[in-house]
Amino acid sequence: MKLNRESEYGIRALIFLARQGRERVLMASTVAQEQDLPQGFLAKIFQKLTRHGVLRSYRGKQRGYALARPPEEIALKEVVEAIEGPDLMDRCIFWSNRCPTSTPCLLHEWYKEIKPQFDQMLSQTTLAAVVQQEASLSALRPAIEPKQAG
Amino acid sequence: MKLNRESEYGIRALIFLARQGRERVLMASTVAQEQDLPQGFLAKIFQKLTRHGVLRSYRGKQRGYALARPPEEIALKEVVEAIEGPDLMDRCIFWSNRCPTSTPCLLHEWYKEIKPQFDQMLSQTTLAAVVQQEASLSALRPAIEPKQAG
DNA sequence: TGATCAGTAGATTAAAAAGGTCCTTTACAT
DNA sequence: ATGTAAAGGACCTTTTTAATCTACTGATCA
Repeated sequence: MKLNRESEYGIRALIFLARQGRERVLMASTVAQEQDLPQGFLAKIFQKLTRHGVLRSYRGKQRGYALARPPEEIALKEVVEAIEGPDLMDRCIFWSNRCPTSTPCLLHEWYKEIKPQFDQMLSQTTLAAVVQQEASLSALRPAIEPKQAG
Repeated sequence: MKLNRESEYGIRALIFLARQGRERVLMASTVAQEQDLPQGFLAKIFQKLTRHGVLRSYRGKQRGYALARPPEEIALKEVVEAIEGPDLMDRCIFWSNRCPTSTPCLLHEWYKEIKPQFDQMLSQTTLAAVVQQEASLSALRPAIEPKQAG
């Protein structure tokens, strides 16, 4: 279940986009600059998100990306599955990708009990909720520390 | 929360030792051979487990390792914390080791809700339970496939 | 119509963890 | 004392993850 940095960057970028208002179209390079993310890398992430219908891309004059739907309708699960791959939930929490159902890992039986909790959390939490949570958090945090990694 | 291969090997080896009966003293190299694990690497793991009181080491003629206590009294949590470090439970499930409480990750708030489930599972599951589970599993599995990784 | 600029996509490289070995020292029963 | 494996640290190798590069596509506008 462990997520990689792409998911972190992706969520950060989506939060940023959500804050701009749903309609606002921004170039990947702009978001990268504002959020201090590697721009080529972010471009890749945006491509995945676009392919999976989380973002919408635009070409031509008013080019860039915008949220495909309002953040209240985008579940976190969608986002992370778009980035990490559709088999994310099949990965065991204990030994990420070495746990096929045919030859399950030693703790698979116990993972099965916890898994639904995860699924539910990721399905029910929307991007809007993360935005809100993030806002209340940065309100408390001292202003000295600049942009912070997860 | 993701565990590394040391934990896998460690648990496999402990299962093996538990099956031999609690008192039986076996050398690391023997266990490595029997369970098809890299022996130098396993030696390292055994050292950690010994330091944390899961195994007991013996020197002299009857040398090697044995379980320090009966498997019914060894919680999985003890084992994995011995191997992965005492901060295991502090690691976020989402972004393993980059989530200090001072600057929590974007999903930390949601992890906090799930965390107790984990703790409970690892605390309550004993080595004996894993042995039993593993036994019932291998009884079902076709005999063709030999020693299987997690 | 062709110059431009960012999105699309895959290949490639670089950096960082993880996995595993080796070698030297220590402890202990004989 | 001696021999043996445990103990522990330094080191090397492999794998995974992160990030860059290069070439291509499509929409605008001079």
